Amino acid sequence: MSNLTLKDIAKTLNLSITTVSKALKDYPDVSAKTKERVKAYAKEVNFTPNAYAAFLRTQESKIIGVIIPRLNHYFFSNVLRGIMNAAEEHNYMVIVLNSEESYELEQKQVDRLLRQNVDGILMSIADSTHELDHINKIIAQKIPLVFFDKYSKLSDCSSVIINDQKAAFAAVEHLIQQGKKNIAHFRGPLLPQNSIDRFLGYRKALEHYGIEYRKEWVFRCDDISSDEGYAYAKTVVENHPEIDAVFAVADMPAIGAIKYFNEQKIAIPEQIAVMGFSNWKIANLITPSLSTINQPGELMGQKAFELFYSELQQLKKGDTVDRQIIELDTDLIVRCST
Amino acid sequence: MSNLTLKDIAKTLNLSITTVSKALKDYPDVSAKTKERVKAYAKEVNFTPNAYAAFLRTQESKIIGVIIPRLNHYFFSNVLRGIMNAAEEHNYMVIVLNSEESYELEQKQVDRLLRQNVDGILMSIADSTHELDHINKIIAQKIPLVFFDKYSKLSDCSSVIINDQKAAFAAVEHLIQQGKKNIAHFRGPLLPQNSIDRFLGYRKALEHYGIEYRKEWVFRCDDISSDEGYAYAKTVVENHPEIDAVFAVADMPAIGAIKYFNEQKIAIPEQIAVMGFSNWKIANLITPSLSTINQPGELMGQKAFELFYSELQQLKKGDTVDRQIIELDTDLIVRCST
DNA sequence: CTTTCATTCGAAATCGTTTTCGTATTCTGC
DNA sequence: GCAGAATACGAAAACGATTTCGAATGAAAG
Repeated sequence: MSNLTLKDIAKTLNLSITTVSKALKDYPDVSAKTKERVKAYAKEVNFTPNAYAAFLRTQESKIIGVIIPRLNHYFFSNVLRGIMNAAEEHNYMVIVLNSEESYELEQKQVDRLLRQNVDGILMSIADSTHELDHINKIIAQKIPLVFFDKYSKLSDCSSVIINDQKAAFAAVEHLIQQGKKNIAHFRGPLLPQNSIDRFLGYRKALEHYGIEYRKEWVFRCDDISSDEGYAYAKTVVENHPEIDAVFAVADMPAIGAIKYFNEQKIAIPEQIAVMGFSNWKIANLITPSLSTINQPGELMGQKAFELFYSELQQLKKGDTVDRQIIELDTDLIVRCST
Repeated sequence: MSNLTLKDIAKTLNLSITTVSKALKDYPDVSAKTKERVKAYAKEVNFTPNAYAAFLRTQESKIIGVIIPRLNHYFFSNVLRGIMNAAEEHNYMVIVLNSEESYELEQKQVDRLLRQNVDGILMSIADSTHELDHINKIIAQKIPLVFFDKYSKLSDCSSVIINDQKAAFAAVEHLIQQGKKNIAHFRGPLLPQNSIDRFLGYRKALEHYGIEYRKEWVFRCDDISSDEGYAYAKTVVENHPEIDAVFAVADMPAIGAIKYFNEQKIAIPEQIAVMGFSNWKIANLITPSLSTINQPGELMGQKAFELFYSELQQLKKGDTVDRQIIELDTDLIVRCST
């Protein structure tokens, strides 16, 4: 019934283990007749080779590891979905690990994956990651590594990213074109490149349209949470009434802000416009619906897997791997909040 | 540097492979001095035993499989988080697979996990699953199986669930206590037990409070999506103006309904109250915030892992496994939509 | 009828760990 | 000084698949 081995098959068919193994893998030195017989029987008893025994010889685990900073974020769970579907097509399993945006945990998870002998690692760097020893360990072991969304400028790995600066520029440009001039920015934490780039895109857009940058209108959301957005919206209303638009680093803070403005019966977008980033499902469900930048999560996951897979093929052939950076397109989604 | 083996350590320390292995696992027949020496060196060179070779002997993969119907749903990603954190504490890895609510895919994923020799399987049954051959295959192989959230009444496995009927009763009761008498139900698909139980809870509450059940006020959301909620809200307004409350099978349809009511400037909860189920993050972010039933996702995941783990220990001891059903408490969360 | 070569198969080593069962050494008590 | 028991270590056989290399058979060629 379950878990039978090459030996069992060999015995019932009066063949050697070797021949059975070769027949199943279409080696040329097995007669067509024998192959037929073996394959038919293997199918009948539903034989599946033991993955662990196979690994010991081939050193291929057919497993990849994925490290995600926040599992219950819509965007990342979409990326994961893309990865998993692509992996399935190539008969790969996916071990998922959580870094919770913590550098220490991220290091630990990398170690666990290396110990598990995964064939590759796909990851999005935690916000708090400030050193790259663990990354270099992966590279040193010659294991394909692909970043998605949050990458590191300091190590040249394959990555699937968006152009955060350009997207942020488009978002702020849109606000300006709506006639807004006093635009605040709810920025993200200091470290991750995305957060920096979105901030830079904000500044560039202001500069490009000759609007003065005022650093007291930039508020930092370290957790990228709705609570922070809510709190800063209050600050904006109470201390900076001249502000007529908010560009948030992500949808969550934007939604928190909208919640506060709604409560205060402040008209969106007439009195104050709100712009998010990421296009979570929720963005289209709140009232008013949130204008935002669409970030293609599933596609990002799929591309990330494909980059891994191509690196692996190159490694197997002994070629030098060429690391690619894929930049996916984003879209400006205009809804009712702007 | 990387991937060194017991043999390597044995050689440099002038010991046998056996002794090194035993020293690392604290066997009693190794002297304290030798243990010290081996452990110190192993630590120095950062030795980690090869998981695959170990499996071949012990038949323990230290991996569990998790099958989730919808990965990018807030509730399930929370469960997954709970599972992963618990797994980590026991040094287990988690392979995650997606059934996309499809019976066929679910069967396939079970096969893949069995082939991978996982030590256990945690799953939430897909909405469309109508037969249990694949479930029985798992049981036949004596692999611990734990259901969470969506389980099957037909096979007696360990499960972590909530009392959907009771929770739904409480939700509808709350609506009635708010003075609502004409309560519609946006129910879920026909098959999964949750959907049935929530519907039954709705009926029981009506009955208990002497309110007539009207089957034309029950609308079926097969995808449990906001779009369905939006569409049915329209139907309610246009064809059943007497309805003064909606109890939805989940937060998403409820939120879709709220979106429509907001657009039509229908006062919530005065004209029509809306009640969700699950307490997604988003429930507290929309305006008006959604009253709902809190479903403890992370705790559910944690408990599910613990059930698996205790089953495994029983199996290893050769005991007969006693399958438990853990029923977690839910809370009625009253917000502004009721 | 021998030689050569292609075809088909199997024995055995290997991957790295675990664990059983010995063996060699030291230590105890008499 | 010696039987008997601890104590400390190793040889070797697993686990199940892969793969190298060699052997056997039969067919083609001379």
